[in-house]
This record gives sequence, structure tokens and C-alpha cells, in this order.
Amino acid sequence: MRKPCCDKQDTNRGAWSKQEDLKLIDYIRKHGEGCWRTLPQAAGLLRCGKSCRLRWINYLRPDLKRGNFAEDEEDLIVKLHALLGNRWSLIAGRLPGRTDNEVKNYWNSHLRRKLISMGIDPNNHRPNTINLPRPHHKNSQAVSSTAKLSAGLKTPTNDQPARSRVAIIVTKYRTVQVA
DNA sequence: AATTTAAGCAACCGCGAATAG
DNA sequence: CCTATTCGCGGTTGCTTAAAT
Repeated sequence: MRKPCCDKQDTNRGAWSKQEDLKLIDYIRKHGEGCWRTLPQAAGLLRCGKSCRLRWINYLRPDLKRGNFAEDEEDLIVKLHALLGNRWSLIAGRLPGRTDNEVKNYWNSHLRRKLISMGIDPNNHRPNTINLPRPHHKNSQAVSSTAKLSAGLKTPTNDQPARSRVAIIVTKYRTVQVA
């Protein structure tokens, strides 16, 4: 009863070849999205379903925009991130033609640094207070974000945006999605 | 010109959520 | 309901290319 979703034996991994892309595109054009588990076999691909899904969602889908982010897209991402935190799929849902992976990558490699250079803590979107000494403030939240940057450390939970507000938005979104 | 370091990005992994049976 | 299976998300890795030394 153990049927691993990606058993590693003779399935390809890593970068996709042109032929694999074509097979996947062709199959989905004919049969539509869905049932990623059985797709590889049906499409004649030596990949796990998960890998196929990722490739399609993030790269092959015809409605993808790609290319540089426009300024208004950047603004939107920053605003939505302030509201939602690292909920990339929700954020990407607001940016037509962009994927969560793309938005996430763009945030981590550009936007984050941009905010930091502007003296804004990308975790809470507030001016960085690192340089303002607060003698008797024990549970200081103004931890250097630059220090965490490369290490990729998780931020303490108290840096998160207001949960209640987020929950409402998420619920709303989900309702719309399901309907 | 050769080597090292950093940036950028596609793809992977683990886990929780959703769904099927 | 409960359990097993599949999906989707977010964090992370690792390869490729660009920049610095």
C-alpha cells in the first residue's frame, strides 16, 4: 500500500530537455491539466508527476508573462507582501502571468535587497530601527535583517503581519477559488 | 587570462491541506 | 467519520552565468 509519489528509480531529474517539454505541452494540450500522478506515464515522460506539474506551472503554461517586472508589479508585490507575508501563491494570484516561484525568486533576489537598501525591514515593512539604540528593550525585534539574509534563517513569529486580517483575506480568496 | 565569488533562477524536497475511497 | 493518496505551497538547493579580483 506504499505507493510513493516520486519513486526515484529511472525517472529523470534536473533540467528539462526540449523533447520533454514538447511531450508535456502536447499532452496537456490534448488532455488538459490534472491527475499529475498518472500524467508522466500517459505522456511518455520519465518524470514524476510532481516534476511535470512544476515544469508546466512555472515554465510551460502558455499564459505566462515572463521578462522583467514592471514598476507597478513591484509595488504590488511589496504591498501584498506587507499584507500577506510569504504567501507567494496568493500574491502571484494577483499578478496575471506570474508564478509564485517567479514572484518568490524576484522578492528574494531583488525586492528584499531593495527594501533593505532603503532602510526598510523586509520582514515587517517598517523602517529599520537597527541604528537607533534602545537601551532597555529586551525583546527587541529589530534584528539585523541583512545578517539573516544569506543564512536564510526563519524569522521569529512576532515579525509576522497581523494574522486575523490575513485570515479573512485568505478565506475570501479560497471561497472565490472554489466557486 | 585564470580563478574566485556572487546573483539569478529553475527545480527539488518536505509537509500540511485537500480529496478519494 | 477515518485512512490513504495526491496536490499545492513555501523553503531550499544547486546549476549557470555574470562580476569581481
